[in-house]
Amino acid sequence: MSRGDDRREAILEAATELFLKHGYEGTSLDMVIARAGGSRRTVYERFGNKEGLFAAVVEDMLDKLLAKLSQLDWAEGAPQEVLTRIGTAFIRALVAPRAVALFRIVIGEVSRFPKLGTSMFERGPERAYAQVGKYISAQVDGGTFKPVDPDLAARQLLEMIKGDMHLRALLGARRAPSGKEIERHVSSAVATFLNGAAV
Amino acid sequence: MSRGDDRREAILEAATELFLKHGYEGTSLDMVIARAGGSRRTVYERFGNKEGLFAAVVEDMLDKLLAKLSQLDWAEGAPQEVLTRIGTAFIRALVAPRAVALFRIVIGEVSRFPKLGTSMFERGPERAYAQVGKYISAQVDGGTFKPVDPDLAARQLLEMIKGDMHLRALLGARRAPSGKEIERHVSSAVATFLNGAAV
DNA sequence: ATAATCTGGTACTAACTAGTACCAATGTCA
DNA sequence: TGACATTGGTACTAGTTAGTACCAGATTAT
Repeated sequence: MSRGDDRREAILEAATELFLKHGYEGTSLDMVIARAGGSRRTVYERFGNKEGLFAAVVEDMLDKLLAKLSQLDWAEGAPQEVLTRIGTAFIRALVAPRAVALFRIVIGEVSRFPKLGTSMFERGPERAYAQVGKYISAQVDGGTFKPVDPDLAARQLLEMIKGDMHLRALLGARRAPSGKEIERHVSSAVATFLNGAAV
Repeated sequence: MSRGDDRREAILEAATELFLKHGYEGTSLDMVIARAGGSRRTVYERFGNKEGLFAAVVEDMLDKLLAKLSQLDWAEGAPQEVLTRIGTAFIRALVAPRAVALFRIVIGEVSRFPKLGTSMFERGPERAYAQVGKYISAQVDGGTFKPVDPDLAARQLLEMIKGDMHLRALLGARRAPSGKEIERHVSSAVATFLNGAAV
């Protein structure tokens, strides 16, 4: 039970780094094997073929990237604080170098792997929308916010927070933003939002 | 002067369709030649090599996509009307199938062609931000808007308008939105924005 | 220790690729 | 019409790729 899992893990890790760096077509199984050690046979036994290996890599990375987002504190502080905290984590997760690299590859390979694209959206941004929507809904019920459409409001807020940072990062049109830049940016978006939504 | 240009045009058109459909690596010069007619020699004489052909295709598509955006009416109507009109054109241009396909390829090939990514951002979204910023700045000067930071406000507005539609489209996580959906979406974003920015 | 299973390494197949070379045919221009 | 440049088609080179086959050696369990 240990030998196989070790090999699987090593292959997955090597493939992850290589796919992130060179893309799907740019990564050959020879490269994966050279990095992970082992032989072609093991790869094909564990993952079926190259597509299977790629799908496994994406799934694995998604899990790891999203793990951080699921343990956020939604209770502590006023809405302004909570939304800033959540928003900061959201944008940080989106522009993290590994996340950007993953987005690039998945977007570039959407026509070959349509499911990976929808899966990525639903497990990432879509979930964030839903959670923020729930929070806003509670604020509306509690009378802290005007009676806005929670889902729409959540999307508008998060998109303002995301700003052009994500697209910029995807297109490589900028160096990674600093922590302070992110903070200022998020605060400003939350302020604009609360200006319209808070009672 | 005519024979050569004809061949160039035919090759460019064939290459455009094929790159959009199969991506950079997925398109071979044999496919381009089979579609355009002619011979390898002509391709190499006109475009140097495969990279040159790809760069030419992207430049050409960018020009054509952006041509529509540059002829908008910024004078007619109240801010609410103007911003809705501009915003609608903006989002329509972003989610148009050919634009989405182009974004996908460029994003997927950013590491191979870094310049194409930045060029795409600067000639597309960045220009829209600047133009809307100028408009907002004029409104601030005229007293129609509160004294907001025009550039920041423009970005927030356009990002709200863009919403999740672009990322969704890039990830193939949705069918193309209908005209009415877009209209409703843009109006709502403009309303939220004016709620915070208008005097 | 011995039998059964799994793995590493390598060799191989069949197919595809970008780019070069070359000649006959076609079109252009004087 | 005749000189000249351009183009089509094809063949070729050198390299790469995913996937298969196979055997000796390592690992595990009995």
